[in-house]
Amino acid sequence: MTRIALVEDDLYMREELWDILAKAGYEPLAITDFHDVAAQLIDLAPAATVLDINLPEESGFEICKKLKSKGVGPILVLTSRDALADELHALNLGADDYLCKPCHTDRLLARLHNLIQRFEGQQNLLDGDGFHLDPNTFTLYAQGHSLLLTANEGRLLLALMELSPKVVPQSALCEALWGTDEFVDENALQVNLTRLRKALRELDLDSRIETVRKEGYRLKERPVS
Amino acid sequence: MTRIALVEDDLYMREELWDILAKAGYEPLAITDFHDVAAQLIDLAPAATVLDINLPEESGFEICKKLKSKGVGPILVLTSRDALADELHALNLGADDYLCKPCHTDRLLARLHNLIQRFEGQQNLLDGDGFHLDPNTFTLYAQGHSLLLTANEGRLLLALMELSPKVVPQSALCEALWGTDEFVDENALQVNLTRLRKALRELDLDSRIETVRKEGYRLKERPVS
DNA sequence: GGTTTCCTTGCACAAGATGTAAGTGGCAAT
DNA sequence: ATTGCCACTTACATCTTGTGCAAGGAAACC
Repeated sequence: MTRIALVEDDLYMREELWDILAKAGYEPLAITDFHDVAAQLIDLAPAATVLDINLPEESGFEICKKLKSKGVGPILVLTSRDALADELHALNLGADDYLCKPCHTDRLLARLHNLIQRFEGQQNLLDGDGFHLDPNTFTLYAQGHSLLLTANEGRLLLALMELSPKVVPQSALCEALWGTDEFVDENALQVNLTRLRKALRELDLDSRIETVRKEGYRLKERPVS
Repeated sequence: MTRIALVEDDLYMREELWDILAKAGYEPLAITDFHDVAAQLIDLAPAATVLDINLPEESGFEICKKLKSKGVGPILVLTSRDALADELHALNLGADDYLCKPCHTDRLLARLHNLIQRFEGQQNLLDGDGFHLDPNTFTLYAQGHSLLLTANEGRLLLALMELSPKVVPQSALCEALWGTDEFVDENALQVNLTRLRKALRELDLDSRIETVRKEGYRLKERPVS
């Protein structure tokens, strides 16, 4: 059965949504603890998530952004405010669709169904803000092209993406490559970084990796261009 | 420059949209001949299509459906009627998003941008009825998993997909593998087929390849389950 | 059962990925 | 400017993986 995660703090609204989804043949999974929602959703791995913006602990925007870099399924953002600004903000953060509540049941279901359909086949791609990476095969997608990374290149990029846009220390990268930060060969890491950069250059993405002297490397956010 | 196709018969509206897109840095491509719009769009291969529903020759719904079976990029449906029925209909036909005009410029642009973003990672995936194949890197997606095929495995599967569900003769497969059907080594082909089947088995897809004795091989359609 | 056609397995060779080592370039503090 | 440190690049040896070949086994058709 297709599982849909429900992130909504208002009890009444949540139960109504739950009913709607259940009647439509889905398996609704309601979040009730609004601490670290992102981690819970990653665990649940739902086919789609219905996400409210007004939440007690953390803004839905924050959650949305976190999820998108973790490769958790499509997100439908729900809000009571009919504000264009909210909609734009949500879409910019990678939300896949946006609806204002109260909304028509059929519309919600149609949008959800559509989202899930579209997401099949792209299921495990991580969003890297301007490119996508399959964390399993290390296939890289950008600008309509695709390209295979080697295992080392992929592991490096993955480690950078996980903390992006923060600086990732060499030790963490070594761990990503060889599973340990002991006996690290500084040079071997640099060689692998050079190779990753060369690969990224083919898709004009190499400028996204920045060296922070004495500290590590970081994957910058996409320039606003 | 990112090209956006524009399918809108009202001259005034069309020019306004054209301006909006151009100012936003896109390259708008306006359709002016509403005969066989689908074929024109396939030729243009835009990054996205803005499609009006009310068209002189053919309903936008029809066009939408045609396009979706050809794998042409994301479609944003535009209509002047604020009818829920239209929206549901469009989404069911595979439209990727829906807006009512007149709509706010920023909203249109945000939705478009979002669509294109999302489609980037999925752009060159071929639909194999139950799985997806990246014809460039030979990454195979099915059931939420992904898997790398080797060059030979990929070329074979691609050749099978192109003619599916018809039988593909050995000579055609040899050509796909080695660029010529002369000097074919029957056995080498069989070895490669064995290897492809073994790879497909990991995703429960191996039963889709059928041997047709004395004729060739064929990729069957997905069983109705 | 015999024959044909297709499938599988092991092996050798070639191509690609990875670590090592040596040499180059650039930044910063004095 | 000079010096020293840190980061980058390149070439090469080693190892892993993909590929074709050959031989033997299994299945279909008569």
